[in-house]
Order: sequence, then C-alpha cells, then structure tokens
Amino acid sequence: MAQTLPFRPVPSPLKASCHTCSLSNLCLPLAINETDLESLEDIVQQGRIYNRGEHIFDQSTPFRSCFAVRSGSVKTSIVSEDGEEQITGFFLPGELVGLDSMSGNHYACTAKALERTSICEFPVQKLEELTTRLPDLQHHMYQLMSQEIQHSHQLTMLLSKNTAEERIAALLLSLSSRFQRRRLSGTHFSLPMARNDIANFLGLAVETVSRVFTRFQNQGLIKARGREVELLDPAALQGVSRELSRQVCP
Amino acid sequence: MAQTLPFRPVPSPLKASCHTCSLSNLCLPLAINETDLESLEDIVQQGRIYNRGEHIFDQSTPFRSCFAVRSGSVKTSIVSEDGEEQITGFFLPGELVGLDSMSGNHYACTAKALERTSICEFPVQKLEELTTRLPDLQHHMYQLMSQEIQHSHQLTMLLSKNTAEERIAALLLSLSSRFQRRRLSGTHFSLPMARNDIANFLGLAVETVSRVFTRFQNQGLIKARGREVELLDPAALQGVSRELSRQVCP
DNA sequence: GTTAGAAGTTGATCAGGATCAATTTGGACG
DNA sequence: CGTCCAAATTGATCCTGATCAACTTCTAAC
Repeated sequence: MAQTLPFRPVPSPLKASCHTCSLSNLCLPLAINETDLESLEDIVQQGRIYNRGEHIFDQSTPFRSCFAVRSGSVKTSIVSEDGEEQITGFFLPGELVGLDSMSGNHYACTAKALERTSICEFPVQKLEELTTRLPDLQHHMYQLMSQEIQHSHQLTMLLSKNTAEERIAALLLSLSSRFQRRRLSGTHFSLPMARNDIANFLGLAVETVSRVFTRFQNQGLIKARGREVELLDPAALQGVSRELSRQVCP
Repeated sequence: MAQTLPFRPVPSPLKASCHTCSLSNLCLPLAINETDLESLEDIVQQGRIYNRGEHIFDQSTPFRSCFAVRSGSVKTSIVSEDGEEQITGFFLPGELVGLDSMSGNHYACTAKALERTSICEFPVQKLEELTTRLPDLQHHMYQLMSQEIQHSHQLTMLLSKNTAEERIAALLLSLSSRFQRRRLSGTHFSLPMARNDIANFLGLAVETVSRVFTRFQNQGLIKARGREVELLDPAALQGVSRELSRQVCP
C-alpha cells in the first residue's frame, strides 16, 4: 500500500513485495537471498486486513496456509472438549502463525486479530514445494518450528514452577524485548491484549493479574493505565521473573 | 541385530535396518516408500544402547543429530537460569527426540534414558539434505514438529486449567493409548518414570502425586504398586481427566 | 452527551495443593 | 541376607491464588 504512487503501473495487489517489507529480517525472507526471494513472493498473498476480534481461521477451517503478521497482532488459542479455552500464543509483526497446524487436515487452533491487523498468507502446499527447492528456506522452517517448541516448553516451565508475579513479569519482559527487536520502545508500549487474555495465557484469574499489575505499580516497577504500560525498572522486573533467558512466547 | 545369521555376510553394524524394524510404522520410515527407505538407512546410526540414567545429550552438547527411541524410554528436560528443572517430555519407542533443538548450535534440552534404552541416531545435516530430495519425508518432518507443538500446547492447557487429579488421569490415559498403539497392554503396564518425574512434568509436588495415586486406588480406578499400574476403570479415568483428545506428551 | 455493556479494579473468603516432617518401602550391592 | 540410601507414602499445617461479590472505568453506539 506504500506503493500506490500516482501515474505509475502498480503490481497486482496480490503480488507480494517482501523486498520492500520492513520485516524481511524477521519473517520468512530472512533465510534466503535476493534471487530466491522472488520465488517466495510468487506464492505469498499479501496484506489482507483483519479487524479487531476477526477470526483468521479456527479449528473447523481446512488447513491451507501459514500466516505472517505484517502489522498489528494475533492471538491463538485451543479449546478443550469441555469448551475451555487456552491461549497458546501472541504474535507480533514478522512472526509466523499456523506452524502448529502442519499436520492434520484442519487448523489445530483458532487465530484471532487482537487489533486492526495486516496478514500475509503462505499456502503450505506451495511453501512445501518451495522448501524442497530452497534448502536454506527449509532449514529456516525447521528453525522456526523448533523455536516454537522451545518457547512452548519455556511456557510450560513458567506455568509449572513460577508464581503469578513471576509469570507476569516474564510476559512483560518478553513483550518488551520483542517490541525492541522491532525498533519500538521496549519500555513504553501498549499491550495488544486484554487482562483477560493475559490471565488465560498465564493460567491465572483476571483478578490476580489486576492485583499484580497494581502491586508492580506500587513498587515502582511499572506504570500502567489500561493497556498503556511503562517499564520503570526493567532490571527489577528481571529480578522478579528470575526466568526465561529467551521469550515466553513465539 | 536380528540379522546376525551364521555363514552369511552381515552388513556393517552401523548400517541400519529400518526395513526389519517393527517401529517403521511409527518412526521416520513411515513417510517413505521402499526404495527411499534405503536412503534413510544410509544415514542412520542404529541401536546404540544407553543405561538407565545415562545422558544421550545435554544442553552443552553441540547439536548434531535427532534420535529415535528403538526400545526403552527417554525423558527430556530444560533447566532454567536458577537451576530449576522442567521435564518437557517422555518418549517411547518410535518417537523422535531432539526436534526442539533444530535451531541454535546446541541442544535445547537434556535427554536421559529412563531405563536400558536403544537409540537410533539421525545426523541432521544428512537428514536435511535427504528431506530436500524426498518431499514426503520433508512433509513428515513438518508433521512431527507440528505435532510436538500441539502436544506442548495441550500440556500448557493441562497445567493452566486442570487439577492434580485431572492432570494425572490425563497422563495415565496418554501412556495407556501410546502403549496400546505399540501393541502393548493399555490397561496393565509399568511406568517408565519415577513419581518425581511425574510430579515435575505435571507441575505438582511428589506428595500430591502420591496422594492422587492412592486416592485413585481407593476409588477403584487403578491398581498401583510402585511403577506397576493397572487401569481398572479407564472410562472413569477418562471422566476424571475431561481433557486431552490427543496425548499429553509427544 | 447519554447510556449500556464490557473490561478492569478492589475486597473478603475459601480451598487446592505446597511445604515441612516423619515413616515405610524398595532396590542395588557387598 | 543384611545394609544403606533413594523413592514413596502419609500426616499436619500453611499460603498462594481462585472464587464470589461489589464497584468503577472505559468504550462504543446512538
């Protein structure tokens, strides 16, 4: 959309432009060189917009594609037999959604936009064909999936061993470092998700999340009003979390 | 080792025999046809034995290979900065260990044999080369990794939402169905892991695990003496767990 | 601006499971 | 066969965080 200059033929709106995408150092293009990038662009459908709360796919959708967040943010969740929901991840720009679905005929989770969000789509069939031709891209896919397993294991440890305060500190620090890597402020940002989502993701009650936020605020660790958060003392938060060398979430 | 007939030239002991392996319908060979199977056999190092408690690799080992359990069982665990351990999976024959390590230079976890265990080794460099040539095998790798993500997410939900009884019931049923798929009894088996391991894996205290086992026993759901377990009323256990359409662990 | 419903905060109470402590059982090995 | 140490069980107490309830704030829609 940055390309729609007047008096200039515009490429088909579905033709991708990973070349000009500022996220190419985080996303799939990371793995591959200039010439191969075009092969990737050939299969991408780029930039469809989803509004807040809109489903990108759910567990009844036949599995066709993986998705990359271009702007905005996404949450994924699974639902148990008895209808309980578990949020499994929050995804920021440059991150890939749907890697957990690459077995079976349907998506393994539900993906929902947390705000107005732009999404690129990679049809898996074409993606798999491409990765047989581009070993570097295949290697990158293995890496991404492997990292997702690692992150999930970290989350397991967090849920299994850490207190409410530690979990929330870890989440805040994870978001902070991920924002930072995207050249956004790591100390002052807006939470893309509701308190409810945080609680669900971290295995806590909403009330607990709320209490910990105010406790952190009273201790001068953060300043929070609604979704607006400022980390006043990241080092102290680090101390609280005593955990998570890497990120909690993908 | 089943091939050492007398008066007959025996292939090099390192030369694999996936052809004759009873697990070929669970393990990597599942994905590929007769002719391609030989390519896989060419890269496998087969059947090294590990004793109970022996490390297959740990987080300081440079990452070289993925491993398939041939017989016996394996647990994997990660260690946090402050030295706390979290068991991330139990692996039975035919299951692949090390998929979480396919990014970075070192293994992402520690793998330890829970009993006398035979392990096949797949050097990843060769494996990756092979998967570019064999799209079916590549597809299978994607599937396996994707399933591991799914299982980890299921575990997340279990830790986040379920009580001690529900977690333990779910684990017993998971083991049961996995033994069954290996043509072993699903109602009478020997737990490969200690109570401590169960507790750690499920985010509980050992004492709690012990209490739940005796409670289940008093309710007539199971019979347990030490590691020997008999599921007397799987349906009732199913009711207790109300969870986990699939397995908890890989 | 008004209003209705959702989201968030705060308080009081309760319970599941952790922790601490004391036995008991079991397995490995001389 | 007995010894020793680890693993498992059982009991008593305590604490974190869930639950229930009331209230406030925010957001969106008219």
